[in-house]
Amino acid sequence: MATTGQATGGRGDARLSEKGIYTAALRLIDADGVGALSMRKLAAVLGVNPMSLYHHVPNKAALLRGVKNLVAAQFQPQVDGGTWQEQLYRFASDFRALAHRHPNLIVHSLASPDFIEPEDPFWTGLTGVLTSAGVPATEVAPVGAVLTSLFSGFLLAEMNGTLGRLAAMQPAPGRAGSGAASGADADGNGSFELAVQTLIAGLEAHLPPATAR
Amino acid sequence: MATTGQATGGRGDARLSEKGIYTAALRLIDADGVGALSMRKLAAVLGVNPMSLYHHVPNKAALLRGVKNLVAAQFQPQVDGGTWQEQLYRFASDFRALAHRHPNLIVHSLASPDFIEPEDPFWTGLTGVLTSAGVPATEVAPVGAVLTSLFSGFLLAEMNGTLGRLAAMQPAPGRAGSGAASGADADGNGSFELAVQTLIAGLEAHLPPATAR
DNA sequence: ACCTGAACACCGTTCAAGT
DNA sequence: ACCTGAACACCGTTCAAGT
Repeated sequence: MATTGQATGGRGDARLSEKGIYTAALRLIDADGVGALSMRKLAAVLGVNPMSLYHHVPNKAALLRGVKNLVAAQFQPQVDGGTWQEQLYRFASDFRALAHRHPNLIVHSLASPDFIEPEDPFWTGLTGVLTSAGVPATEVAPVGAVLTSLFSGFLLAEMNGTLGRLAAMQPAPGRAGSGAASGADADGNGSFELAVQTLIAGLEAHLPPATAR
Repeated sequence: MATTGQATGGRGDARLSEKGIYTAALRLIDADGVGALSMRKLAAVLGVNPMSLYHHVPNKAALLRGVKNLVAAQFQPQVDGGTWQEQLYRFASDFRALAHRHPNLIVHSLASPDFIEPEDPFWTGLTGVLTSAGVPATEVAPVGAVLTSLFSGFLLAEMNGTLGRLAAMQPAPGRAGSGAASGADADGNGSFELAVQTLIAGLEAHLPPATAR
């Protein structure tokens, strides 16, 4: 017991692999946030000299990108049956479930410029839904970009606590924040419903009138 | 010429004030981003020993909060005439204009948990618009929270370049990204319109049917 | 009261040396 | 090929000392 992190055997035998580094880093991020991840701490957890990491990962930015890709690969959205509205709802639900699994990583990734890449199942899935909704081919990317940015903001605010804090604010300066009064939206599910219904309503309004199907 | 930053006189005479520190920090952030701001660099720009800053600001987190409040105070939304839809549109436009003035700071602030505070003109302005739209008093805060999170995501993605990058993606893997093809939305104004219309449509759908006025 | 130098406990990363 | 120790150029922050 009290082993040096995930080291399979003793200490000093360094079995370093790119994927092993990423998963160890992800565990640190899940536990303490991206801010608490350092090359030196990661090396300590792996029972290895800090410099050894640089033989498998060029630098810290690449490390974070690798971790991000590790969890991005887990995202396999199920968008099949139903109307495009139902598909979009399921798509958003799946993404939100992934975010809840690794909130610290998601908070960091959503705020950084290169979170979504063209090959990500996220982007291919979303463009598929938009196409089936009747969005013209030339508009799929710009419309998808706007919907992505809006929904990312929702997830970011939910993960870092901003959403809950704002939702609990009292409009009048009368009695100061008494917390969750009227059986409010403690788990954020109501906020999620409203956010997704907003995106759907916006897309419906943007589509040519006859395409409701 | 070639003075030590903004030092009014020579060097060594340290005229430090809380506001002077914040404005100097804001200039550094505007120039190089929050990541490039350090207590030591800030002190160098002010022509002062790094430790002197700690007599006016408790730590770096408080420094960033002070800078944020400095620009948050600049936000004076003009929400008067017109329908609530027009008010919401103007409100979003004003906020976006502020974000364009200090993109580096906004990117950092939108991603951090304590950007918006109850007394901020941002929150009071938004809740005012929602009330005039007919949102019941108990729903103003939760609805405002969702709209804020969605719109923050749009601004964040616009500021850090994600929006433009996604919008330029080609849906089919045919010919790789040829850049702005069909006179696209280079300045993001079209994306902004779509984002705000989406928020308005979502709010309209959420309101009780007769409240369109 | 305010400023400062030295110091502590960290960072990411390079490089020459080991095996 | 992979690992390592020493070193460089940074951080934020504490503390005792100066004026």
